[in-house]
Amino acid sequence: MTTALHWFRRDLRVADNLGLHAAARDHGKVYGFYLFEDRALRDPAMGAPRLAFLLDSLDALRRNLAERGGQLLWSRGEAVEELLRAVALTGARAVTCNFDGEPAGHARDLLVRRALQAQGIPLRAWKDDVLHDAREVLKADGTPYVVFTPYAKAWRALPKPSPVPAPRLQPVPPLPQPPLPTLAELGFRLETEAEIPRGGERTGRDRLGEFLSQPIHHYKDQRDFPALDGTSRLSPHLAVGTLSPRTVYAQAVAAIEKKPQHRLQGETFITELIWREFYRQILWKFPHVEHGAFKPAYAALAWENNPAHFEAWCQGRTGFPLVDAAMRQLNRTGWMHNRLRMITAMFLTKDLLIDWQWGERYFMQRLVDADLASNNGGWQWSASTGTDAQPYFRIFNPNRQAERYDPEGRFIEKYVPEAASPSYRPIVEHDRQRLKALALFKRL
DNA sequence: TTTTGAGTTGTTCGA
DNA sequence: GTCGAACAACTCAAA
Repeated sequence: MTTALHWFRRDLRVADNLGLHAAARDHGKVYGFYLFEDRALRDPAMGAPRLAFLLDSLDALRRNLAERGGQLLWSRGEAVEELLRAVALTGARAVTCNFDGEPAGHARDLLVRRALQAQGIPLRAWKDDVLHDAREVLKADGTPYVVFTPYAKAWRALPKPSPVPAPRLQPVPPLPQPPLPTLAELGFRLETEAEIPRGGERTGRDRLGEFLSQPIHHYKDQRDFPALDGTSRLSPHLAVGTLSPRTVYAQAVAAIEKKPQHRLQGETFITELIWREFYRQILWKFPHVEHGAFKPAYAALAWENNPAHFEAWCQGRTGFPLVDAAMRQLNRTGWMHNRLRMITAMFLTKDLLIDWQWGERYFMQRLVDADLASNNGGWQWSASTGTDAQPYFRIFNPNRQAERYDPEGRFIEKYVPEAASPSYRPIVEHDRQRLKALALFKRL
């Protein structure tokens, strides 16, 4: 029996964790390790809400590992240095992790792998955060899909990996370890009125059970109404890995099988899981999307970028009730309903004529479920800047969207009680802005 | 190589 | 009030 170090990144769970499972199987004794990377903490897109959710989830992981005889170690710094230190400290013979397909994460892993190898320590990575990665879902000519529907068809046709159980760990000698850092120690602070959801593997599993017990069977019909609890709300858990996509998929399929008369409702939820993997493979194969339009020609769009308008959008003071309600939901809870993400993104780009990347960064700073690939994909879709994007002339009318998806104004009332007062006025005129946006795109 | 069908989530206009 | 067409071509995927 030997000792391994499992490097947790965005897989903060014990159950159905392929890298951790393999570490326990091949080595027996496993220390967990989490690194607060200086690079990530300095990133202007980093935000307090997601860090708060992460810290809560890490603490749950720490307790979970301790109960099983393992231990979670942590440090802060730069990856190569800290991994070498952790390996020396624990006497680990191997480091395991789960594959990270974000450009910065991948570059970091290459450096760490090389440094560890020089010490004779292998870094082994598993495909864990998707059911199918970019190597598996390819067109007949071997190139990746850039259109969703055929991608989804190919994805569905593949045999699915099954969840693995939580591993049995051999006890490890405990090492001295300070308590996890607080948000303030990491240099972040939540707004006073913030209501951040609880993290942790258990919370994720409970929410999954709740969603699959009923809402999934009405998903297609109810998911577009922000006043209802019609969406899964699993995104924060999938983002930090307190839930595994294999587990979510397997249990969702089981729930659908139990009520075949509602199959279409549940399949619509599966489609959302496929979107998540679609955008991951887009980011992996086309990493330039992180810093600009999928199609380079769209970089030339002449956005107005009015800072006062951007500020009004951020604060939920545009005078468009559903847009403002949505932004206030984001600011207060760290989460925004899916349809509202489209509406607010479309409004920023097509009504305020502000660069989608401004909005993308704001969402990253504010969302508990902040995820580079999904957020970037969603924004490019709304801004019509890439393949498979929304056609540019298909512009949401925020008030028509409100009539349709918040017909009784219940959601608006919750966040924008002043919407009925005479002083509440739109900062722009939708019809006019719409024509300007059309002209902007037509000029390309 | 060529051809054909299709592409998450809408809105507006005019009959 | 309802309904179909226009919005604008373009590129992707697959046969």
